[in-house]
Amino acid sequence: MGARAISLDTATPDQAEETYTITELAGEFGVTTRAIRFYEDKGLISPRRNGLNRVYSRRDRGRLKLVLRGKRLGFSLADIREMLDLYDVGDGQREQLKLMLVKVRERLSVLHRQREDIDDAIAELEDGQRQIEKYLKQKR
Amino acid sequence: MGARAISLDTATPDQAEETYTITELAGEFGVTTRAIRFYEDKGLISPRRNGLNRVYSRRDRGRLKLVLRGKRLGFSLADIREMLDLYDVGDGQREQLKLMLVKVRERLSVLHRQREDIDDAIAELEDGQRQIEKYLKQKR
DNA sequence: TTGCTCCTCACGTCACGTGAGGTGGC
DNA sequence: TTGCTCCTCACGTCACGTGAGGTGGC
Repeated sequence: MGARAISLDTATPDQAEETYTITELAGEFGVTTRAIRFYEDKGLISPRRNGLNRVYSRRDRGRLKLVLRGKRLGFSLADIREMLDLYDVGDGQREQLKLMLVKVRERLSVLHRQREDIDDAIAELEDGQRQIEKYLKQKR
Repeated sequence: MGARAISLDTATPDQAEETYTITELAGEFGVTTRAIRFYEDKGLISPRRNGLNRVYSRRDRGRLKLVLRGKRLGFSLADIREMLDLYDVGDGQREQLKLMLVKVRERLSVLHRQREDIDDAIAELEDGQRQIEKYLKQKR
């Protein structure tokens, strides 16, 4: 459920912000806690601490979501970090968006190439499959 | 050109077998010598030695070719090693071929899945690309 | 005391890349 | 002596997996 904030370091008596534990996030997004800690190690997420324990805010959760989306699209964690950083600034954004456009296009060209390689591999493997089947049927 | 065989350890005075240096093979197949040594470390190729230097036979060259083909198809070096080993026996081949068929089918299903993932990623990235372009055009 | 959740090292995996430092034979 | 080819460690990379060993609070 809700985590308890240390009143000493939050001067504002606002509504308690919604927080998550590492296990909750791991469960929600289907990744291991080890992976989430690894992203932190790489500077992608920086949750607050309650003693040793990590406390994730909505913003941290959003960043994690973006990290996983970036990974699905095949970006390296270094790329993702760069893009998250420029996502944050919101200033001088035009240049940053142009850089992002470059990255997106690079990724697209890699993906198109990979698609061709996979199609070639599939064709070769299906051919091999047919040959093995034929050989197994014929022999003995 | 041709390497010199040590006459002491080849009892047969046959035609000198054709051999290759590691650099020749690396050049021919477009891989690094480090990679070829790595495959040896993993037990995929076992060239003879002339002192410290590696001497590759036609058979070694053939195995390297199969290794690289396996890699192109996306098999792990462990898989490739297994398949090379059964390629060698030639006996009890029927069962071995069945195992190979299983591996090929597994690989095919992985590849089909990867194809879908890549198609999804391409669609998502192209969409993102359009949005960034639109935003860049419109703003200022 | 037991059980659960969370933590910090730190080594292992996979397929090499990349020096560092050295040898043999033209 | 210089240059070239080949060699052996051995650490680095990338994205984590997998123990080992320990803590806090119900």
